[in-house]
Amino acid sequence: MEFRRVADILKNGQPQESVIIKGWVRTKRELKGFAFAEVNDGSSLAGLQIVLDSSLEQYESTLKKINTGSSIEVAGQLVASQGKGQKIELQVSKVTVYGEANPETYPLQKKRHSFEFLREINHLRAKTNTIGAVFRVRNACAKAIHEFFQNKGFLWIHSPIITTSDCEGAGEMFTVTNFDLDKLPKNEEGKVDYSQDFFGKPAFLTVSGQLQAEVMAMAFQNVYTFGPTFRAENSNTSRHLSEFWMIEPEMAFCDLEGDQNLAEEFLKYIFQYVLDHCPEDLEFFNKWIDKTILGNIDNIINHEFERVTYTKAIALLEKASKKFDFPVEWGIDLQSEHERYLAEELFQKPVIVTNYPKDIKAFYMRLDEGEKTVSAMDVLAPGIGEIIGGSQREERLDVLERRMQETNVETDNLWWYLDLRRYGTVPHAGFGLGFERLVQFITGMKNIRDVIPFPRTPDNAEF
RNA sequence: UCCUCGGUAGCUCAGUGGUAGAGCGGUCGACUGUUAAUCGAUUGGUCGUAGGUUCGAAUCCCACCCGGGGAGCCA
Repeated sequence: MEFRRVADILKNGQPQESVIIKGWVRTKRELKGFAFAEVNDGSSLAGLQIVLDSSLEQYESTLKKINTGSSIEVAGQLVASQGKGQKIELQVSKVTVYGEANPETYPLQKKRHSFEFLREINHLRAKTNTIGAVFRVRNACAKAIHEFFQNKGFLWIHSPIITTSDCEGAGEMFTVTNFDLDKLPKNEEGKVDYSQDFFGKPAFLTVSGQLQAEVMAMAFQNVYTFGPTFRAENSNTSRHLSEFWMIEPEMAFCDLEGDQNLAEEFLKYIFQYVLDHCPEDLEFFNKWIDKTILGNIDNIINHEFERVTYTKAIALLEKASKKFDFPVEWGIDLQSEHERYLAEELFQKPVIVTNYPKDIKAFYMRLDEGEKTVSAMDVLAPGIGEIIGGSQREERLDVLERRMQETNVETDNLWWYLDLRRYGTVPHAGFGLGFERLVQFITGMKNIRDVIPFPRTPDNAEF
């Protein structure tokens, strides 16, 4: 008797093999004299059908305990199924019930639940088909990301979670302190005296690892971050979390074109990997969640991304016969209706828009000749809109200092960032993408809270 | 934060001034190959919370709490 995972049995199992499986009962069908149950162990979307015969020891009492949600270990022989739904099934010779699940109180039923309800029983929802598939795909994405970068010789950088740079990028930050909040020490001006705080100055949870990634890129050339980031924005939407994971590659000796090449290659690799490794899960999403995801994934893998400058994109939008809610004019930030028109209607494939007006982009992006635009890029994908944002960074000390002044970024805490331009500066570029939005795109899940195991949003940090 | 829709049985919802409903689930029974089994019976309720109007409120009014969708911000 060999312990096997269900996914392995469904793929490789042969009749006559004796196996042991351990898992949770999804459904039970009792007939006169025997019964069927489906056991899922998380290794795959499909469970293994087990057949219990009344000749089993303590058949009646055991069967009563095998309800939806109960945990069992079963031993038996694999046999070709007489039924139509599956090729192989397990003829049970021995059952051990580890834990029962009272059917009168167990919240999960043998039917569909709303995702809103499942969020209220977050600790149980991974036992459902959809959420289970989401986390298998999420894991595959994570593995693909590491594989892609590691194969290319990128170093994985563990950027800090606590930071004292309060201007890393956009967004409100969470404060980190060990002050007794009922007894805050005050200075002469009556303000909180942070010199007495744990780090001797205000500290925060990071909103981005990019600046630290730039530090490491100046020594290792090619690096990437992949870790949690935090935003204290009070934004309640299906696309925002207070805690989410971000991927940020950074490459030295690289310009905007190299950045675009990496972004395109990166996305194609991830999507192909998930397609190869989670075909059942993706079929499931395509059937039950969003019927366009396989088409969208295929579109990304099999088309060269279109590349246009912001200025050209604006001209194309102005020429468009389509009416937009937001008027198009050089200098505006592209609205999602504009992005979708470019990707879904005009080009019908992923589009990289580059060289945006400097006024709508961050201080660290490299100023282009003519000083009207910066070397920024956004990757727009059909079906989702912006999926990646990146730029070539400003590597010229004088220009960076000028840009920081113009955009009112404090230089005091970023002296080290400026030092990178003082000592051995090189052209470099990188991009960032939100991990949960990537998983959302691949699975077609509508709400971002359903693609992270334990979602944190304003007013909610349960579980 | 703003706008908007909603909260009724374990779940999904109907009921919009006059005796609280359906489907699913659960329970019991039937069935020798089921597939979210099927068939029959049965069991489920402080109608989000607290006030108010009324002879009478799930239904109308007010406040608050919670959830969804959208906007802004962004990833």
